Amino acid sequence: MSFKSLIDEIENNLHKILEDMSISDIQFTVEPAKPGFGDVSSNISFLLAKSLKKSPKEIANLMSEKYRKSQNILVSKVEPHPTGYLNFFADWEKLSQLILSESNLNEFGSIDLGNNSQIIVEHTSVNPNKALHIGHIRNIVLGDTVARILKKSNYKVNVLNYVDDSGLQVADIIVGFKHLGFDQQSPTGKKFDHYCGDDVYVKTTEKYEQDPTFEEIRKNTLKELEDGTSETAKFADMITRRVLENQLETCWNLGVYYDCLNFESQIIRSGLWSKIFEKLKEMNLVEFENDGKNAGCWIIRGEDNEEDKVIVRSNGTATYIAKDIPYAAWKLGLIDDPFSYKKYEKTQPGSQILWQTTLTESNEPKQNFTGNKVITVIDSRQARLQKIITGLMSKFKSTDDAYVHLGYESVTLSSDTAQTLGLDTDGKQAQMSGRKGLYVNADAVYDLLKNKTIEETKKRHAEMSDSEIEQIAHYVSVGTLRYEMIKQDLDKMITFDLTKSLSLEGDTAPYIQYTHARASRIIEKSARPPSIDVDFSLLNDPSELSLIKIIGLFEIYVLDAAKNLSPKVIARYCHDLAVAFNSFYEHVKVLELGDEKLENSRLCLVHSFKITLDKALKLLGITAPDKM
RNA sequence: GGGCUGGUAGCUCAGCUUGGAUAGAGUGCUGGACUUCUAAUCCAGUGGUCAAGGGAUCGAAGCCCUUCCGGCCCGCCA
Repeated sequence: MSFKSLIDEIENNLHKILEDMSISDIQFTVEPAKPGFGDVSSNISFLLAKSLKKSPKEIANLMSEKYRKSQNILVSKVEPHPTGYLNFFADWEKLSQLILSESNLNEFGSIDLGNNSQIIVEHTSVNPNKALHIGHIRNIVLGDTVARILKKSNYKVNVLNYVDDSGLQVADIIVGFKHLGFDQQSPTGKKFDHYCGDDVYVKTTEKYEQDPTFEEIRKNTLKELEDGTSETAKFADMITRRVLENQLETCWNLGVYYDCLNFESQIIRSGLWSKIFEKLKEMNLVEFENDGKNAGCWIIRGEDNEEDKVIVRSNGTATYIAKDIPYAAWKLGLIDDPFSYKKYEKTQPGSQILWQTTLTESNEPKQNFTGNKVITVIDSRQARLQKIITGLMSKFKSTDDAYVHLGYESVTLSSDTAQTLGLDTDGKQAQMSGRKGLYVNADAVYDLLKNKTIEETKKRHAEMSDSEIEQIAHYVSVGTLRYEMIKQDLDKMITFDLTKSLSLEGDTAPYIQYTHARASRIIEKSARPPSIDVDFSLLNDPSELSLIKIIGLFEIYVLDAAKNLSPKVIARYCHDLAVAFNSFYEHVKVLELGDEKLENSRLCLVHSFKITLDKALKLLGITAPDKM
């Protein structure tokens, strides 16, 4: 409970006071205070001003009088502020002991929001016809981070990756292989996914413009893909699985793991659509148009002045969105599961088993990858389609928030970066385009970052072995990439600039990781294990107290992040922790003080900081090295 | 035309859900701190009509309305 214990104590006491005054229904806040205003503040006086017909200042005086008679354990002082706020000061000796002891528990920062219920997080979901670019990374890191935060919040999380293996984009590279003579092996030194995206896909798309007869080939290829039994479909399956494997390598390298891979081709062949379509008709969620521009089609009525959406064409075939409806229903466990499950051919790093769906018999036991709640991470360009799905699911499930579209703005390229890729944008940022070859590959960014961090680490540690340096550089590069993708709010565009992305100073992962290395070094040098059995009253420097305070706020931020599906909250928390530690580091020494008691107390704090930062960074999928 | 979304310091962004105290970071620029537990650091200074206007409120960056400017989406494509 840590800092929350203090807040709870104050809240309870204030409620009792209101009860004695026969006042109810006041939704006052009790929050960590801004610096300079005590430790906790409440706005209660402002809210009482009207009903008591007194100024906030007078009420603050009154309330603090009453509060002083309450039973106080962690509060040492109450102070009415002339503005009307009620400011509380903690008994830091007690609170420090509470926070620092609790921070030693493995479950420190864990909260119970999910009540151990099953939840699905779907992310990544990229066409397996190209390598992952920096825009995909935002999706992947966002989804992975949300999954980690939800686990910490007592949800049973299953992470899905929907492999879009039967669309037009896949057809395009198949056309390249089958009709343009592209070799099935990538050139030496080039990953197969890069080859498919950079060469096969881009060149094939160019060909359509030069030679319109290829459009026909494209259409036929798409048709053959959806059939499933065709030679083309089998060939495509082989190719897309090779690409998928390469894409997964990129994800795994970033510390992103999954529970199950779902294949679009199998959803199509499973026949789930026709079942859902019947249900939609029964529930009157779709309508048949007899006339108008959509005559002969089944449509979903548009809301908010939006156009109706065709879901079954007049020729009887289903449109794109129709594939998403059964899949969404499947994720929510609303339809009988037609799939068997088998383990993915390659094992993920770590212990997590990776399953995949199959329509053929399997010796493996049936799995359950459904949830009462489903979070689908897709960029906000798909907001409209997702809104339709969300609407349908809320009717199926009769709850509003069972299906959540977690949208985010896309990643664009800075004009400088676009220029290095050969596009003059006249100083404006540019949307990435796989088709035009205008993108920055995720692997390439990682490599650049890694080379740079290897260089930086070598500068500082001439004595280190190559493998040790490589390990550190890996953690720092992954951390940097992940942090940049997560620190910004979801509704803000990220303009990616190749040069700026290599910055390792300021509000970046290395800044935060560096504080961890500093803390580790102190503990290592002290040559004795940190103990919790110390004199907490010795920790009274402002820099010590503010560090303890921030450590104690961990769970409050986890709750905020989980409730609002807002991973940047944790990124900011990590940054706050790091800032507080750096300030502590500059202000007070820990070692060789000639005062063993004080050293032990500070060592205890350093250790608490280190393990708390470690836990918080873990939620972001970032590892902090002991040296860097 | 309709829907969604953003506009806060030169630049990149927090704060807005739940109105209240001196609107915060990073970066940039200026100056300072390494014989010290790692300077990927710290300290100080600089920098703001919170897009504009109106409304409700004792009180608005925040809530409501209008306008302006940017981005995205709006196919019987996927």
